[in-house]
Amino acid sequence: MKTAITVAIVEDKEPIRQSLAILVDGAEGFSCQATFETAEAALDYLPTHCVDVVLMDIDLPGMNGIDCVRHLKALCPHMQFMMCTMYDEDETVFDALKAGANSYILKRSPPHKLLEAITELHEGGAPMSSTIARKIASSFYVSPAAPNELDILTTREREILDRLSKGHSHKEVANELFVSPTTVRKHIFNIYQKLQVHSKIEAVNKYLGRK
Amino acid sequence: MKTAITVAIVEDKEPIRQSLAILVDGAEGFSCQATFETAEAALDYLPTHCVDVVLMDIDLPGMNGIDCVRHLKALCPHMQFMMCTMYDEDETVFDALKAGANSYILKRSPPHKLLEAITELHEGGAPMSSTIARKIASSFYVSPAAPNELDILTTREREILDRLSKGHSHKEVANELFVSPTTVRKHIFNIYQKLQVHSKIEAVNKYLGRK
DNA sequence: CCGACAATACCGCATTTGTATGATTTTGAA
DNA sequence: TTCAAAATCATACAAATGCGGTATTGTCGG
Repeated sequence: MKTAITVAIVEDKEPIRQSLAILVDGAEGFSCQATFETAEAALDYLPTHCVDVVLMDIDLPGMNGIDCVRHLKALCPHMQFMMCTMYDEDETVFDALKAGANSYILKRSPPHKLLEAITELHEGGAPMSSTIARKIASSFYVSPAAPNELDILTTREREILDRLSKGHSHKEVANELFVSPTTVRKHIFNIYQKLQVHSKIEAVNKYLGRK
Repeated sequence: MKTAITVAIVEDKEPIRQSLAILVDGAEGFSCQATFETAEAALDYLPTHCVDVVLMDIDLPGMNGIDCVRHLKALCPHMQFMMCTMYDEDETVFDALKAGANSYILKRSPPHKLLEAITELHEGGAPMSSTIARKIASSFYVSPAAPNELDILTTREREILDRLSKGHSHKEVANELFVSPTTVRKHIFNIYQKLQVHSKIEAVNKYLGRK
């Protein structure tokens, strides 16, 4: 039998904390090592007492769960943090991820889902409740309602601009695209003509839509 | 019984396309409406023939799957796109999300996981393979160890970087700041050292907070 | 079939830029 | 006030870049 996944719980509400602890401890392959009512208590104990996964409520008295994760993640980068909360507001979700949360699960998730998520988290995944995952994925989407100055560029030209924008030199782009450096230079020259610019930075600025 | 989830598949490799179609069509509650070998074929058909979910390979001959999603998502915002591919490289993943992909699954996922994912996607989730999810979640994390790389720059250095970011050359910046071009170059060189970069574009990207 | 255009490639030149070394003056905080 | 950092300037060289011209090939629409 494999070693159980060790878990800590940070949750101020007594009944929820208790039932989470019982759920985790009662399940095969999981072991609840500690529970805390406050962020401060967790910050005090956890840095010196390693666990695999921390279930973190957000709405805590005193320091909130997000700031708690920020501090703990800095001290124990290997520890996995699962936000476990009622809210699914945008700001909260993204703030949590920025702070170092690895997972974000809504409390209304059924118990077996929670255990599944803990396992997935421990195995290197980043389990998210579906509405949360959708929010995150959507945050990357850039509407194609962009200015069409770039439409006059050919596919190849856009490809080259894209690489230039990542800071690659002529030569590097040439190697990446398996063409000669002179070809790349020619393309770049054509791009400058079309965009009416005279340097890489100006071209990249137009390409990325910065003004 | 509920209406089946309608699915389209875009995949150039015959055996994979076939087995995906059979898997989807054979399962209760799913219906494979169409399959395409190329992005172009999908772009031609799908805008006028609604489906719920599109399974999209990335590595296609001609137009790639990401650009295909970009076009289709603009035409059919309600359609859900699941990237279904071998690769889990950073750039590919994020480009796909920017293009409008709602889900990203590695081909090595077991069949039942794929069907689960389609259902979850259709119900408003954003199913991701675990390594992908981790990448995405991590991309938000801002390490407190390096709060802001730009903090180590002096006022003058920031001033110069700001003008560089507008596309000005060394000489232009020198004139604007009433100093000699060599001074500007010295500053720029110092900036490169501090930011650990070797070109204007890379420096500007860091300055403007791109990756 | 033809013409337009994209992509490829080369040559050459002037300028800009990246890197290095060294030095002087200003400024700000200890 | 004293010291360190910041800002200034110079010289030099190699590499990258911007700009001009020319040419071949392939594709696509008319």
